[in-house]
Amino acid sequence: MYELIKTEHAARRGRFHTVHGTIETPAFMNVATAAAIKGGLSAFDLKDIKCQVMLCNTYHLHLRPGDEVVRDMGGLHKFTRWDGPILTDSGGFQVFSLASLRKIKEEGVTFNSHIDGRRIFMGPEESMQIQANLGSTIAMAFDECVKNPAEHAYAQQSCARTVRWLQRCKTELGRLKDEGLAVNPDQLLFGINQGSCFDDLRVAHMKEIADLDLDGYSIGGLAVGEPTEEMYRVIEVVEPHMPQNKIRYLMGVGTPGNILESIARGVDLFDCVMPARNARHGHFNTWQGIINIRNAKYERDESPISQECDCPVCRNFTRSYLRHLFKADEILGMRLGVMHNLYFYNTLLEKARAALDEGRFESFRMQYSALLDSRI
RNA sequence: GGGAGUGUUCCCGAGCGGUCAAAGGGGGCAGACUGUAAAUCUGUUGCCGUACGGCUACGGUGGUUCGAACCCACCCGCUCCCA
Repeated sequence: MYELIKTEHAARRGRFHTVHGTIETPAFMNVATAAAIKGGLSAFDLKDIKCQVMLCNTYHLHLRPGDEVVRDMGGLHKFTRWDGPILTDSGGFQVFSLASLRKIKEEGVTFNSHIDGRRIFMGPEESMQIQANLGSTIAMAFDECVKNPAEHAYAQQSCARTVRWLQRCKTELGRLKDEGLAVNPDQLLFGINQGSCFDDLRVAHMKEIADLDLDGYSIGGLAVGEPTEEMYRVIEVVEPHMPQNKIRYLMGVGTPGNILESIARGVDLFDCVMPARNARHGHFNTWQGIINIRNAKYERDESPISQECDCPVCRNFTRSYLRHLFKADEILGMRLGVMHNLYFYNTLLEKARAALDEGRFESFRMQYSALLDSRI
């Protein structure tokens, strides 16, 4: 259940209550695609980096180890030892990103496994069955993330199908819960807005799915190559049609600046692979902008990654040491980098919440939006 | 003592008369990454100049040739084999 506490213009400060705990929003979800944060963080580490929600992926876990294995092991919470909220993505994005050899039909999508190449079929029912087996706190609807740029006619027909798929997701998850087949009997379902960059499709689609009275609503299909300004415009167009009393999730976004700008436009929830991936590649967030720890200038730098950061990494290690770990290909470098970047993101959202609480989010946004995305 | 090899740009290593500032790795330097097929991918790496180009380079010194990293002679250094 979403509780709206306070607003500042379009920006919202809220709480999302779930059986696995309350999420203070706006919030950032830490991506653990295959039930592990890449770079070597476990559920125990997540406590140290202020993580509120973990995100796992239906498609990946279906392939490996298999959702039935996870179910038999007691669900994702027991499996990973993370007891907080978990959101599972539906596999819709993989249909989009694993572009080769896919076939989209009314029933669902057939595509090839990226692991062994075998044909996989996934439709709304399959996605719900898998997510019910995983036992996540929140299941995402099975959608099609249309590639960018898209033809209006194609996006329109895709939207119509995504609505039908959403209805089927709702029906199927209801059935699974009613029949006691869901590991988490309180599993929630979020719908996903699509419509590419076409305002009319975005609005019409949002209105249609809002009627289904789901537990939350996402904006999908953004940050897939369109200009950032275009992304912001689409959010502004859709936002007025999103239910006020439901949580809003912008899927796959983004940079610190993207997040602050999207909060200002009414978004509550985010997830992105960037902080972890950038960290694995030696790009670290600081309160002055982004640094590439591999750069020669850090060879003898005694300062922490970010001066104002109090994460376990910044409290203990120098840039010089981190640079060495990266140059020497020590996995510790990645682990520490990922810890820092995720702590940074979780702290960024924490600061944003504090700013909202105190009615100074606008100045907070102005101070950091461009700065944090800049490169040093 | 006799014989057979070998010496290339930061390193390893290709090259066997012109199209060679020299393949390919590694290393170095820098860049990309937005619901993760991603510990991945890209660029660059003799000096000077924006560029045309110029200069210095393939152990050393001479030589053959219009032209040499490549051919010849000697010298130096390594490696291996036989005594």
